[in-house]
Amino acid sequence: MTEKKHQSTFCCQHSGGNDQACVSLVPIFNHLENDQLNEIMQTVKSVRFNKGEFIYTADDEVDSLYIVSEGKIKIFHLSESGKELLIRVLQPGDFTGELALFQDSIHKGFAQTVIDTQVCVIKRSILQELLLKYPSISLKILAEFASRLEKSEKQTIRYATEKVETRIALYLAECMHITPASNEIKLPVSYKDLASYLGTTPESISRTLTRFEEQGFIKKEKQHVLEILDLDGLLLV
Amino acid sequence: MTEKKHQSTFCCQHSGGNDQACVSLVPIFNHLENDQLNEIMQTVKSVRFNKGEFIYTADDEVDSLYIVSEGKIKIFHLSESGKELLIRVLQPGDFTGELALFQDSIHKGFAQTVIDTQVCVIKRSILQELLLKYPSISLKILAEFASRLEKSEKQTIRYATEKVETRIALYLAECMHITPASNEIKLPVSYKDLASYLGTTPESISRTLTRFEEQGFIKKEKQHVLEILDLDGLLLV
DNA sequence: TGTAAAACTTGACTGTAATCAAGTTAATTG
DNA sequence: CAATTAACTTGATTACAGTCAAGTTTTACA
Repeated sequence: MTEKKHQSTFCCQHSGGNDQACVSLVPIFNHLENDQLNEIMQTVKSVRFNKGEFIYTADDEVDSLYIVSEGKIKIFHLSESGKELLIRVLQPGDFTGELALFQDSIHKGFAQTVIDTQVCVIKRSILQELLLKYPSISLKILAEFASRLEKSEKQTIRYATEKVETRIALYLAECMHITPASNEIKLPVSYKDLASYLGTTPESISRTLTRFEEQGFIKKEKQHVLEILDLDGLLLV
Repeated sequence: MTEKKHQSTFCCQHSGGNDQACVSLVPIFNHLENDQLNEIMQTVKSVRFNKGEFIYTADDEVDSLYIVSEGKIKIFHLSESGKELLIRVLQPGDFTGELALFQDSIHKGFAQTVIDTQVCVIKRSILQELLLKYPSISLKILAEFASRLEKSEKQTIRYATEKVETRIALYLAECMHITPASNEIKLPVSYKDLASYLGTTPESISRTLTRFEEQGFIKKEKQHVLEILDLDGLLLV
């Protein structure tokens, strides 16, 4: 059972877990004893979604926590002016729905599968029982929230202060950091979605990556796959 | 004792509380019984900071939760390229330090007083005892984190998708929403800091507000005070 | 209250990146 | 595997907003 550093890394691909294992993949549960895990697994329903299906949409009632056991889900919001913004991409072990469980009980964003996806579903009422029964879960979720908040604020700061070229460079550097073994980066989504995540346009992504390649910082291997040749150079743009 | 909707509203001025009352002002505590509140107040230290002093700076060890009982504190971060970004302004009843308490135990940002400020300090170890003794506090903090996360993501979306003029209009609208009784908005900080919060420059703030005034959306009363004349018009820019 | 400093305003200029458009490549699917 | 669609590339143009500079107003404080 591998410990994950963060939820929604957005960079590299994880190997999928099986239906039963999804609970044990999640940081908020994987500190529990085996028999406690088994007890939780009993209460979990496994559901399959086809590519492009919505798990939930904005304004839906929140009544469940969704854990990805296989596949990929993108979470996006609509801005005040109707533009789409990708918030994160969930991979196996990541989860969603937790925010609204403690807050408004209405979803603010959209969750849509990128490929065929298997999710584990925990009902709100069952989760609340679990929080009472195992208080350590609350602390885990607090840590998870703190981590998410930190990431979100970091992202906010980047949007507000860095230019597009720098944001793209920082994004690539972050991907490298997550898979340090290899210099190869596999983008989890299309340029269109990546542009939406980085607050720019597909054209700008294309131009910038081409420029990075001309400058010898990266090499485009094939669609969605890049090789980082000069990380330090990249971070000095 | 008034209930506050959010931490760090960043828009309107609150009336200050006294030393003893600060604990009861905070959403994470104000659901507790009076004798429980009194117990917590015993453990709290009250500290005074002069204008411009730092409560903490980035890379400081985290060992306390700070609750503002009087005054104003700005929380800002530095971006990768060294630019300053204002994250929020704390007013009486708001608190800071909670994030790192559950996470890295190192501060990522800076907390600096804007005017002379009185804060209540709760030591990390005491807060942790409180969390064990009163589990409902954890749930309150979870809700608080959820709210903060939602706000942060909303702000992120704005930076990423809206132009400066729209961001300023949305900011003003939000201030209106917090003080619906009056059409008057009192900006909590200088244009320089507001620009840092909205990811723009003081010049752009000045120009935009002048344009809004020419268009009849607002009226500049005096420095830091605006009157909103046409909220709907403002939101259609 | 007078002086210095800070905050704000306005103008001119510049650069980044968005938009629009058309063409190319890659992926999907019947 | 061919056909259709989606994704990406490249170019030309535009505009938003940042920067620099100089002047004005307001605030702070000695």
